[in-house]
Amino acid sequence: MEGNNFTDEELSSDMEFDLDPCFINTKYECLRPTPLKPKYNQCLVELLEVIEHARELNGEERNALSYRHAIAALKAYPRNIESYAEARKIIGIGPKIGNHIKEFLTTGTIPEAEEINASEKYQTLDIFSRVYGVGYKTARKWYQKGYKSIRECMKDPYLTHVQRLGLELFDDFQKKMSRQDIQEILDILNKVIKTMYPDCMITPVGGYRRGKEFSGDLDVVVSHPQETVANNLLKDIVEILINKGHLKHKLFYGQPSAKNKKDVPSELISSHKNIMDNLDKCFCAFIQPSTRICRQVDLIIAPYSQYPTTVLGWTGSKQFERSIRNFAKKEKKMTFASHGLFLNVVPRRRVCVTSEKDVFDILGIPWVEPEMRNC
DNA sequence: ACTCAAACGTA
DNA sequence: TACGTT
DNA sequence: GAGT
Ligand SMILES: Cc1cn([C@H]2C[C@H](O)[C@@H](COP(=O)(O)OP(=O)(O)OP(=O)(O)O)O2)c(=O)[nH]c1=O
Ligand SMILES: [Mg+2]
Repeated sequence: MEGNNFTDEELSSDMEFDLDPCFINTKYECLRPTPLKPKYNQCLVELLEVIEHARELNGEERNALSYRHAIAALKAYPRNIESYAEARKIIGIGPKIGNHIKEFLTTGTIPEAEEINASEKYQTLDIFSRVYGVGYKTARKWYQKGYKSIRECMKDPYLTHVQRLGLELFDDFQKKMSRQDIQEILDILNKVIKTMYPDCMITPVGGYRRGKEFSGDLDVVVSHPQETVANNLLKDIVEILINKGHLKHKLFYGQPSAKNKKDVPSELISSHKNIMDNLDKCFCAFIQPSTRICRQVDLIIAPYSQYPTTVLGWTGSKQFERSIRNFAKKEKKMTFASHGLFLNVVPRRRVCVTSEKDVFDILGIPWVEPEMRNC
C-alpha cells in the first residue's frame, strides 16, 4: 500500500461523489419519507416525469416504473445531485437514467424530455388518455384514426358508455379541486351521511390526505362500527345523494348483485361476498353546489375491521402502495391489500390490525406521515 | 432470466 | 380476454 | 429500466 497517503477526507467523505448520509438508500420507497414539494432536484424530477409519462402512454409499464423509482428517490434526496457518480449510487438510478442526469447536469435539461414535450403526437395522446374510460390503447387508436381533438373523439362510432360519460364530463374533470372545494363537498357528505348514520366514520384519503394543494378527485372512505349496519351503507348513501340532487352520474357502482348473472342462483353468493371481505365502491360525478362543476368523488365503503387497511390503501401515493405491497411480499412473506394484511403460509392467514400504525409495526416499517408518502 | 401491487369494473 | 380505474 |  506504499505510495498511498490518503487524507482523512479521501478516506471518509467526498461531497462530490458520496451520497448524503441522511438519505435512506432503498428500493422500497415506503421505508423513507418523501415530501410533496421537495426542496431539491425539482427541475430534474419534472423532466424525468415527462419521460415516465411518455413510457406510460406507450404501454411500457416497466420502464415507467423504473422512472418512478428514480423520481421517488430524487424527491426524497436531501440535497441537489451534483455528479453522475453521486446519482449512480442511488438504488433505482442505473446507466440509462444516470445518463439523462448527466446530460441534465451539463446542459440544464434532458433532450429526450424536450423532444417529448415538443411532440404533437404525445400532446394528443396525453389529452385523449385523460378522458375517463380511455387508456393508452384507445388513445393510440384515436390518434391513428387521425383525431386531433376531444370534439372529434365524441363522434367516434365505437364509444363505450363510460367513454361517452368521460367525454361529456371532460371539461369539468380537467379542473383541479382546491382544498376548499374539497372541504365544501366533505361538509355535504358529513351532513348527509351522519344524519342517517350518526356513528359513521368518514375519512378523506387520497392526495387530499397527503396534503396536496390541488386534487384531481376526492377519495372518501366510509365505515360503520356495526358491521350489520354497514351492509346497506353504500346503497343508502348513494340513494340520498341522488335524491338530494348531488349526483350527476354514477361512473360505476360496485355492488355485488350487478355481477354474477351467470350460472348460480346468486342471492347467496352476493350476500356472502358482501358480508365478507369485499369493499363496495361508487365512483360518481358530484355536482359541487358553489360552482356547479362536476367533481369526481370516489366513495369507498369498508367493513369496520378493514377500516385501517382501507385508509392506508387509499391514501397512497400509488408508488407508496406498490412499494409497501412489494416490501410485505418480498421481505415478510405477507400480502398487503386495502382489504387486509395476510401472512402467506398455508393456509393463508389474516393478520388483524386495529390502526394504520399497526400495519407499519407488523411489517417493521417506521411510521411515515401521510404528508410524507408522496413518492 | 425473472420480477416489478393488487384489486375490481365493463364489454 | 382486453382494456379500463383505483 | 433496474435490481437480483
Ligand atoms: C391510481 C391508483 C391509486 N391507488 C390508490 C392510491 C391513491 O392515492 C388512491 C387514490 O387514487 P387517485 O385519486 O387516482 O390519486 P390521488 O388521490 O393520489 O391523486 P389525485 O386524486 O389528486 O389525482 O388510490 C392505487 O393504489 N393504485 C393506483 O393505481
Ligand atoms: Mg384522489
